[in-house]
Amino acid sequence: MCAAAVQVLQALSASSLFAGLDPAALGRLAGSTELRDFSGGAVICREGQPGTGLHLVTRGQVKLLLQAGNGHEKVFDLIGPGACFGEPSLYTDQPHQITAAAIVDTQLLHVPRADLLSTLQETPELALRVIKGLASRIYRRTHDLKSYMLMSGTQRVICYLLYEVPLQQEGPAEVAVTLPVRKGLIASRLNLTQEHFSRILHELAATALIKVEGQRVHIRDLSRLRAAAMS
Amino acid sequence: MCAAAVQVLQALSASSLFAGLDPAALGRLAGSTELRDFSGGAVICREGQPGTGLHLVTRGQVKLLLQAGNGHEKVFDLIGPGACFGEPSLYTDQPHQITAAAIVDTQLLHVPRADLLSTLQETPELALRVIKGLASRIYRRTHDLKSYMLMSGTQRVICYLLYEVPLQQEGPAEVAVTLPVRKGLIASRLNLTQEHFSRILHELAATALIKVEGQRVHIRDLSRLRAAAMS
DNA sequence: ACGGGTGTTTGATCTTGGTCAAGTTGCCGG
DNA sequence: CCGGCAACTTGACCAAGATCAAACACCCGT
Repeated sequence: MCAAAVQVLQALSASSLFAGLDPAALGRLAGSTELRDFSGGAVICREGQPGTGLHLVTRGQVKLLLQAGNGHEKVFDLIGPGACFGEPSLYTDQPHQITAAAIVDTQLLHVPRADLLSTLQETPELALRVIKGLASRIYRRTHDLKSYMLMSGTQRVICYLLYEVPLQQEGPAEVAVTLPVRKGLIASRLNLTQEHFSRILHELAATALIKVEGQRVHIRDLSRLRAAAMS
Repeated sequence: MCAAAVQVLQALSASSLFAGLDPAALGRLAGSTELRDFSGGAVICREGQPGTGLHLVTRGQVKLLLQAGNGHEKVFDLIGPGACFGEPSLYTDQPHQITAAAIVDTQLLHVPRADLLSTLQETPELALRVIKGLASRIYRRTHDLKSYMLMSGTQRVICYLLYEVPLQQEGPAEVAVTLPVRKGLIASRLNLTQEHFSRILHELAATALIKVEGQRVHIRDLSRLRAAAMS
């Protein structure tokens, strides 16, 4: 229990949501937080269920899925270490809108809803962070909405690649990006079929904007790729 | 000034965000809040600008627009009395992602950012409401994302109509819905062209699910329409 | 090295919804 | 009552992207 408690506290402190928070509040939260492990493919929570708490990814990769009446499903977001998901259902009384599943073996923290909400009321600093976190989430969703509403498939792929580029890179430098998950999932995340995504990648390679080597994508000319996103 | 102050206080108290809040906090907010009037077509705020404060619609209709590089633009949301917009830019340091414009003559309240943020820190109750409000916003955006990612145009139109139906209605009753704005705007909101929207409406009328009379849409059979959304 | 499963690519074809252009309708001001 | 303009409808055509099917590549365990 001691080792686990230390691990939980460390993991919480490492997250942007809880880092540097009042130690007393953090300790209280850590007391009820538990580490959970999921093997690749395991479902973490399902659309329609009530939200039991905050999920924070510490290791692995999680996909959030939207499901249609007919078996179709789409990857709605991909979540890596440091990010959390499933909050909206904590703060409203509505059930989860999404299904979450581990893509690879994944470890996450589960902060129970009741403890989080009570800490929230006693810790204005935490409330502000939650607000900020939710606002950034809306930014992200709005950006996705924008790309589906008025960008072409090619533009979405370019934006995705540019987003994955380490930020500091500037100018016409040659950069390499490693796709975090298999291509089919990224395609779905971009609201494309795997086939179409593949074709777009090749079309970009044909104009010498990128070079694809398995999971690695080499960007030949960053500024020219940025320009291509505007077409 | 006195009449205006009373009006502001009343309007704030009528909104779900501020209703029933600690009178002292409410009074302080009301002191810096101002009423703003826009005539139809006027731009309220523009993409890329920093957020100056919270906008709460008290009268009229507002459209939120997303704009692409090439002049194209889409209606991202339609806002009526009682709802607010532009919060995300208040709680992060990022500029507005959207452009807001009045559709008809519109009145709104503007709560300056600094006052809102300071009141937020002193009033946990308000912080909780803001969190809840942002979480519902994410629900709404996620729903939109879902409809663009895995529903057909026809399904989106049906969902929209069902959403506009007064909630209490059940069973195979015949209901009438009045479209809040002109059809072109609704089409854009549903990520359809005006032409396609028109065709879908006629196709639904052809199967006797609805009847269209200008701005009024009569739903012939609610449960059958619900079933059609699943197709 | 071999076999099999998963992931990716390629090609042919089809569907949805967009575009362009030409009517209609309907409303409002004179 | 009559323009005139804006919203809406209708039709013919087009294009982006989906679907289906088949090959191909790459691991990984034996």
